[in-house]
Amino acid sequence: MSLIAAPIACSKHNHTHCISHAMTAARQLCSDRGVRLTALREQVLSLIWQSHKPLGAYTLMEMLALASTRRVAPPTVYRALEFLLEEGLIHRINSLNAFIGCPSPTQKHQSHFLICQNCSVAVELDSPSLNQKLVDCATEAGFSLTSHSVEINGLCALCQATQKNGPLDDQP
Amino acid sequence: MSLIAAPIACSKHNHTHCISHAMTAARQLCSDRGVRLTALREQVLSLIWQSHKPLGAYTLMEMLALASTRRVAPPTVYRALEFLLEEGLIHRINSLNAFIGCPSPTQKHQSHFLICQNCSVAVELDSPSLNQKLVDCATEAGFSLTSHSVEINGLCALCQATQKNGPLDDQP
DNA sequence: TATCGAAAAGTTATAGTGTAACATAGCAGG
DNA sequence: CCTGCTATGTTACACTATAACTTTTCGATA
Repeated sequence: MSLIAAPIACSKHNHTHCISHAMTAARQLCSDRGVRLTALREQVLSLIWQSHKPLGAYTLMEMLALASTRRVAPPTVYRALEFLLEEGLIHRINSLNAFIGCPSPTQKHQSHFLICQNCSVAVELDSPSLNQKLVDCATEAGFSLTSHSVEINGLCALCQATQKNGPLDDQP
Repeated sequence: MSLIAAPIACSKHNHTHCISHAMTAARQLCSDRGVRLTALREQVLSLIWQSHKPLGAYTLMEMLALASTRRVAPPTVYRALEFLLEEGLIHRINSLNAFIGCPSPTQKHQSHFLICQNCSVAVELDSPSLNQKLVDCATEAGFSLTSHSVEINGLCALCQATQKNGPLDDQP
């Protein structure tokens, strides 16, 4: 058993709290900024927050279709995603073509993630020293920096503990 | 004018050297490993090395089609790319769905890039301290690490110097 | 409150990226 | 030369994303 404190996303936790916190924060943030968190956008955001696993646009589309009776076309979900991305409420995981909720949308930051290859959980990093390192690397090469993404693949603490055939779907 | 030494890729340079060096290294490496750098694979690699800008699979497909008379289907280029990726001769830039030659394929490493938003040049980073930082971040979160990618977007030194309407195609 | 304009969502079609599955060709070792 | 494996050709299709246009919704204002 590891003594390292695993991120919440990788632990058994009351995920209802994650969702409600995210939705409350989102409503507040949009209100403050004077942008509209419409029913659709809110629905997409809450669907993304159903787990700590990145979801693809087409998966979200299916979930939307199931929730409502009418069919849902790609632009519908992509526009909602575009809005949520712009407001920093979600991030895009490039290596997965997938989207995940941002736990701290009020502070502007880049997309830095740890991704578990077994259970798919993605944990957002918030490391000032990593950020600084990236800035330094850019500066050393004479680059001005506008954005960056870090995607680290591995096994989360839980999946390491249960090794091979671990809980692929046991955690949110 | 910047006093920082810009990477070769961002400077005027004799790109023939880059290509020949890369191709020689690739042949040597494949020979050493007992894997086959077939004509097609070599052609794809050399096409990728025509510039320091990442190329998409379909762009490569068109280039292949132009070079030979027969038509070229997606699996042809994707299989060559898969081989080159496995051997570490190229890297994939996830945020661009594109591929770029690796300047140091003999040493195993991850995909870390600076990407110029103006001229598209991608410069590979080789920073032990950045690597260490990423390992540390993973460890702190209880993750075991198997791979990682870093993609930094910004402006290369040359494009900063020439600002807005800089040389979009002036450099290899 | 009726209307009007802008923003959002619906709709249709299509572009761009990537892979599955099977057939053929080419090369290495017996 | 055969035989088996690796590589490539071929067809079809799955997945991801966007363009372009229409309709709806919402809120500000007359």
